[in-house]
Amino acid sequence: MKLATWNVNSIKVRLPQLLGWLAATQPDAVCLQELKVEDAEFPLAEIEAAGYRAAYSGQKTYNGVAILSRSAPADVVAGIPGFEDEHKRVLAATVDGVRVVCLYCPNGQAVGSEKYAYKLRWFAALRDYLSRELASHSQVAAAGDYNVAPEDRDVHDPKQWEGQVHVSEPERAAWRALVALGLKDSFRLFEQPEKSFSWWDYRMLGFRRNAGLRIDQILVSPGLAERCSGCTIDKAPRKLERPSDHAPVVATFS
DNA sequence: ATGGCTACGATCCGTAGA
Repeated sequence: MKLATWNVNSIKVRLPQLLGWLAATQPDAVCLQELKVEDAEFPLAEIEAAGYRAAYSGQKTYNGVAILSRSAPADVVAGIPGFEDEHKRVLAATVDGVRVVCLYCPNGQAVGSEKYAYKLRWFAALRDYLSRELASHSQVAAAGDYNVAPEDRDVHDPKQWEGQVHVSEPERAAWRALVALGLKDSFRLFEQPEKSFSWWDYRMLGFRRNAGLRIDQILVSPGLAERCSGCTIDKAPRKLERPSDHAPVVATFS
């Protein structure tokens, strides 16, 4: 099984790239973030024509998440049950026996801001939710844009980023609280090139300078980690004209 | 020099992202 996550930054703009990437990569399931469309505008016909089913939870302008899959998604749940949130950031579905949780974690804007406080509250609710999912499913993949670079090696310039949003200690502690549940960062189960990132700023020639962050991750339960045979970042779509600022992350399972 | 891009929904600038 091949599972991917990709923050497409507008599915409307990125649809041709998404369809080309699906055909080239042939994933069994894909978590998408930042759709930026209401459900009525979701390009379901094009996705289905490409051979995928889709579950989605969208909104106008901001956020929005989807799970595409070759086989039918079951037990679809949108949002974090019990956590009131207007933002469409979370979608879960069971695909081929794997509980797939698609995540678009809050950005946080700036340390100390209202959005930062929301980000930390949101992560606490996510931890409780994933704890429940792990209790009821042995095969869990929580894949998405976490908006946290967990370690300094996930940051192109740790000095420049020190203390900033995405790397601040409370955010990293919130991320590690997920790992403390037993989840594993699939990317770090394997030898990886140095300076591997999944997001690069559109400005300042970020991609060309490899000035990026590794903020997109696929966290897996112990049972799924045993089956994990690889995890890579696919930089090819980031090189196209009019790319998303994020690259897809792809994990494979036996 | 602290911005520099992109998407969106509103107009010809503001909000948000990371």
